Order: sequence, then structure tokens, then C-alpha cells
Amino acid sequence: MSPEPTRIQRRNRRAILDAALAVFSQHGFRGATLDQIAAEAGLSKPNLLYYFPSKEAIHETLLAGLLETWLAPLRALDAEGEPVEELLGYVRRKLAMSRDFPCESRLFANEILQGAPRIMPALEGELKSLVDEKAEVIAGWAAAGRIADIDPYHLIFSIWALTQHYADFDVQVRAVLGTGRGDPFEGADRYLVTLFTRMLRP
Amino acid sequence: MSPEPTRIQRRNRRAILDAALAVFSQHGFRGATLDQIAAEAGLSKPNLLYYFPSKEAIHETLLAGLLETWLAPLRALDAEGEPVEELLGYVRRKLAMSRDFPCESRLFANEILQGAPRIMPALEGELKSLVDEKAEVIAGWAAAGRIADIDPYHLIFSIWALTQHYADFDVQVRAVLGTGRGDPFEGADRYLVTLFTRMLRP
DNA sequence: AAAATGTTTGACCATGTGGTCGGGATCACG
DNA sequence: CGTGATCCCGACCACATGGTCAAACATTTT
Repeated sequence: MSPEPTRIQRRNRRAILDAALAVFSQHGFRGATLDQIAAEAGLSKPNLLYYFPSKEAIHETLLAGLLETWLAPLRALDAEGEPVEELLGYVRRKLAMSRDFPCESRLFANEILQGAPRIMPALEGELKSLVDEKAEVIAGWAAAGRIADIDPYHLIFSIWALTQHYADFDVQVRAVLGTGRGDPFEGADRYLVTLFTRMLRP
Repeated sequence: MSPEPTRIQRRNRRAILDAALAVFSQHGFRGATLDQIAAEAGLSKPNLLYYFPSKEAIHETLLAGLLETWLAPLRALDAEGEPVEELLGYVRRKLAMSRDFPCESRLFANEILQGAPRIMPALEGELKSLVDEKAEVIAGWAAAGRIADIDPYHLIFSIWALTQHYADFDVQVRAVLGTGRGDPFEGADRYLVTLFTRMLRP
């Protein structure tokens, strides 16, 4: 069917997806334009549509690749590990993703804000079942007295909220902190470790 | 100059702003169209532009009204009150706003995601100075040993993140919880009270 | 070098979009 | 009533946008 892509194909597909990520993550699907993406990628608009059949297809490709990356840190939560250590590790991995891939975080946020028209099935399927599985693990830890008693679902939501906030609301965080108060992500790391340590200790 | 608006003016301006809030909050400024807003408001497009000079003006009107509402709960944080009670009260007021005004929350989120092109001055001015003031109050409580030692800025950020998450990511929260697990906001209320009680106690 | 394949783009099209305009419908008020 | 002000909208405009196409250009293969 589709044999190896040429070097040019690999380079241009990559350039397009990078450019599209930047534009979609800032303006959402409907607010983004092909001209903008083409300019950002250094290609002509018809050339975009040589590599992808439509605007929709570019967006779908981005989202498809995104979900796996996004769930990986939670998937790594190990039921056999030391509970507080595992949960703190998850928090820090997620915060590092916000620091290193802020555009991916914003792309996801935009999709959800718009009502998740394109990834609702994945939310109700893959995402839900992974969260169900890990929530059970956490509930087990709580029942065994290895962490404090807590609603595991809202614990997971709170980790998402706290870590993604530093990517999605980056400009607000920086506007409030000003220039003098150090890197937001370093402060966030210390704060979140303190917060979850205090909350989880049995 | 502009004497009392007639009853019709009040009704239509209101209908337009309500409709625009719904549309802008879902699609962002660029993704929203006047036709959509007009349809939602039950008016013709030219009639929209009879009441507001441009799409931009509608959006600005919404944002201008928003910031005050948005800051009110933080402004109500009383330096003379009992610290934990004050902070828990702030959390619950903010969560109630997410429940009762989710569109406003999403409108704000969209604006920040897009880099805050229209309210950056307010963020660096009004918002920053209010946060600076309240952070000082919280730091004072911590120094006096009335709450646990904590970074007051990130404490405020965490309250924003945790409460707004339930409005902005509502569809995701509901997709993961499914139908059987009760109202997200009730669960969130219990969870957040527990979380902050544990974290703040000296 | 020529043929075959893969890549690029200028010109173009249909539709969508923000915004205007002139005139008609409706209202407030004497 | 009547009449002036307010309110409403069909038709229209200029431009942006997603997408097409044929022809030119480049690269690989034989």
C-alpha cells in the first residue's frame, strides 16, 4: 500500500505538522487557517494539500498522535510501587510534559473546550478505561491505609488540572508572577510536591 | 449623550451578549461567526451590527464585564478572618462560579489560550496587583503559623486550576466519570475541601 | 539521456465572512 | 391619529478561506 516515504515527504510532513500544531493550539480548529499553517511551515498552500487531503486531516493526524503521548505518564503508574512515590512521580512527569510540550497541551485544551467533537469516542473509551483501572489501584492503596483516604477520580482530575494549568495558562501565570520571581515551573514543582505529600500521607 | 436605553435595546443587547458568550466560549474569537451569533440570538446579522459596531466590539464588551466578576471571589478574601476558613470559602465560591457560569470560564480560558491578546494589560495591572496584595496576606498567615508554610502565588494558581478545570474540561470529566458516579461538582466540592484542609493545617 | 515518478506552484473557483446601505416596519408620544 | 425616532432586514460588497487543477520543475530509475 504505502511504501517508505521519501526523505522529502518525511521532512515536509513533519514541517506541516509542527506548523499546524503551533497554529491550531493557539487559535483552535476553526480559528486556524491553511494560509497561516502554510506560511509557518514555509510551504505554499497547494503544497500542504499535496501532503494532506484537507485541513481536517491535518488536525486529525495531530490528535491521533496526541492521545498516546498524553496517557503515557498515567499508564506508567505502577500498582506494585510505593504509593506516594508513584503518585508524586506521575505529578512530576505530567508537569514536565506541560513544560516541554505546551503546544500539545493547548491543542488538547482547545479540543475539549470546543466540546471534544473529534475525540469524544477516545475519551469515553480508551481514556475512561485507563482511568477506571488506575482509580482502582489508588482506591486499593487507600483501603490498605498506604495513602490517606481520598476520591481517586478527583485525585486524578486534580493532577491533570494542576499540571496542565501551567501550560495552558502560561501567559497568565507569567503576567502575575512578573519577571523577578523565578521560573514558574520550578516553583510549581516544589509546590506540587509539597501539596501532594501533605495530602496523601496516611 | 446616551440616555436611558429603551426596553427593546436592553432586551436585544442582552440577547446578543448571551448568544455571543455561548458562541465565543466554544469556538474562540476567530472561530466564532456573526451568523452563528445572530442565529443563536434570534436576530438578523445586520441587526447585530445595529447594536454593536463590530464583532470585535461584542467580544470586548463581554471581556470587560468578565474580569470584575472573575476577581470578585478573590477580592472577598478577608485578611481579618480565620485563615483556613477564608481560603476554603474562596475555593468554594470559585467552584460555584465554575458550576454556575461555565461559559464565562471558557471564554476566559479561550482568551488566555490565544495568548491573552485583548486582556494582557488587565492581567499585568489589575489582576497582578490584586494577587500581589492577597499573596501578602497569605504569606502573613503562614509566617504567623496560622496555616502551613506554602508559596502563596502557587496556592492561588492551584485554586484557579482546580476550580476552573471543572468548567473548562466539563465534557472530559463527565466522559470519564460516566453517568453513574453522581454530579461532578458535588464530588469536587468534597474533594477540594479535604485537599485544602489537609494541606493548609499548620 | 530519457522516461517515469515525485514535488511545487500560480491561477482559479465556490463558498463563507465581516460589514454596509437603503428602505420598510414598528414604536413612543403629542 | 400622525409623525418623528427607533428598529429591522433583504440585498449587496469586498475580501478571506478551503480546496482544485494543469502545467512546470525536480528527482530517481533504467
